[in-house]
Amino acid sequence: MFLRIQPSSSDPLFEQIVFGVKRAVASGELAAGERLDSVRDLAKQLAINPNTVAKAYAELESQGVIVRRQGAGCFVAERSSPLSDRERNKRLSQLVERLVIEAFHLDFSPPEIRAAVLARLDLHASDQGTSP
Amino acid sequence: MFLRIQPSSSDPLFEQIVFGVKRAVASGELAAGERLDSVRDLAKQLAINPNTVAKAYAELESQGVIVRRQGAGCFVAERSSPLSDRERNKRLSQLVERLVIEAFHLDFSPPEIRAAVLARLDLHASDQGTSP
Amino acid sequence: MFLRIQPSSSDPLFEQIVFGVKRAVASGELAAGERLDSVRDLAKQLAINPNTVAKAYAELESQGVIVRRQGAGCFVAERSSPLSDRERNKRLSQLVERLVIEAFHLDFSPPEIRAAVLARLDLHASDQGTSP
Amino acid sequence: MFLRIQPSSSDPLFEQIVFGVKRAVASGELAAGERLDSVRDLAKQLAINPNTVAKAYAELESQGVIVRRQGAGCFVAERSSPLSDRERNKRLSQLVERLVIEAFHLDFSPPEIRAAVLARLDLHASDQGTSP
DNA sequence: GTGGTCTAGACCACA
DNA sequence: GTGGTCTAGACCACC
Repeated sequence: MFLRIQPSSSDPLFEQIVFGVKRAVASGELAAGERLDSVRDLAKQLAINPNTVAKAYAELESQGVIVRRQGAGCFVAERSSPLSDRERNKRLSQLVERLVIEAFHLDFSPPEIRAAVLARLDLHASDQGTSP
Repeated sequence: MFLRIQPSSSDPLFEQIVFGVKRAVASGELAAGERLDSVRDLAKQLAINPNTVAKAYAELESQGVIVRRQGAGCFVAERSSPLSDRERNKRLSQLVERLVIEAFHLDFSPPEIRAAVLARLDLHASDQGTSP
Repeated sequence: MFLRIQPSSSDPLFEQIVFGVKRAVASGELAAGERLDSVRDLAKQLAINPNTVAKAYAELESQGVIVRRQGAGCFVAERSSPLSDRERNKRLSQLVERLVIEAFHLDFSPPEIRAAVLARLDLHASDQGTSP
Repeated sequence: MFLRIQPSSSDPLFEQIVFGVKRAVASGELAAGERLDSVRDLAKQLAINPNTVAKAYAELESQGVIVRRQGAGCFVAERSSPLSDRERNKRLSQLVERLVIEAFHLDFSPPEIRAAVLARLDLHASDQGTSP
């Protein structure tokens, strides 16, 4: 399992693990049903405390990203979001809001923000509607 | 100055203030040069400790969003990020990456994500996806 | 970690700590990746309130000098200013301007100022002035 | 008297005035014996409180930059530093130390720092001794 | 153990 | 009046 932890980051270790796994799942690197490294193994690989890995896995389970099967280990869940559409849309709005506002304060224009998102999504920006 | 704080949120109070001010500045609700509520006033309005507001304002100043002047008050700064283009692009990428991955785990498809972003930016998608 | 604080100085305690750490890093006394004294330890050593040390460390992190990691401690960051060249040059100019003007009012001549700077940088002036 | 005050700066107004006058004196714009604008006039020009200008002038007088003559106004002093050589050298060292350390954290190399100082002093850098 | 947040209250400096 | 510093002490989150 490919997970890079940056000790130079001030993000908590367990959050880096959570996000790393979510990224791997989103990119297809980890497929649904696939088994994750055991808590013990991953802790050894990353040279960190097993409790930290366990906390990350617990968080991933509570988010519906992985499922734990007693004695068998942790597996990537089939579908992740157990939330209502209302809650999902609310969270998406918050994520977008956060992106837009922080990008504004980095002096990026709306078209630049749009371009960055489309590039990441492997879609193509049309130049129409580039008003602001 | 309109700011709503949720004491129940897991987000620290001072971060809620920081983000609230950044949102107000990004939306134009607070214009460059405009004066913010004083530390004491805002603390009174929100029914929290003045030190917490002061911490939020200090953070906003270190991010270049406002300037604080002893005896005068706090004012919205003129916009212009002091960061290098390399750093700005790096941070934008991280923001986009975060959005895309979290949205994926909320079971949103790339077109849905794109639509949500474009809607927030008041731009129009050439190939309209499901709107949030 | 060697840090001397002058409670009698008009400089705030937390700024003295900030500058002391920056000096230690610049001199190589503290190497990149090295761990700083904990907030509580340093506060005990200096006989000041832990909050004051915490404030200094927060300032150092916002300046990119150190990183703070919950539960782990504070570490000297890898060097690399995130600022644009324009901003870096602007700040350098201001620092030099300040030096030159203050030194002038201390009745030092330009050659004397030059000599003092070169001596500090361990370089040698081609046309040696009066050394400080 | 040419003094530009930046309300966008977080430096106290009175310090901006102090530094502005010292800069004007250092550059020769204000010659020794020359009369400064009255407290009242300068306050009107800058559209600030006379108390603030008075505080700046008091600071300049205590530093030996200007002298007040009762009823006649304030004049640029003949020579500024009433300090002992020991104190003068100590202060110069501190100024240089500050420059070098802050410049280091802006990722400037010693030769770059030297070049910036020499350029400001209208001296010429020889390329010998450019080791670090 | 580490750092992080928040409160409460005193006192100082600037305009 | 404004913001800035410092103290004291409680409680939480991370490792």
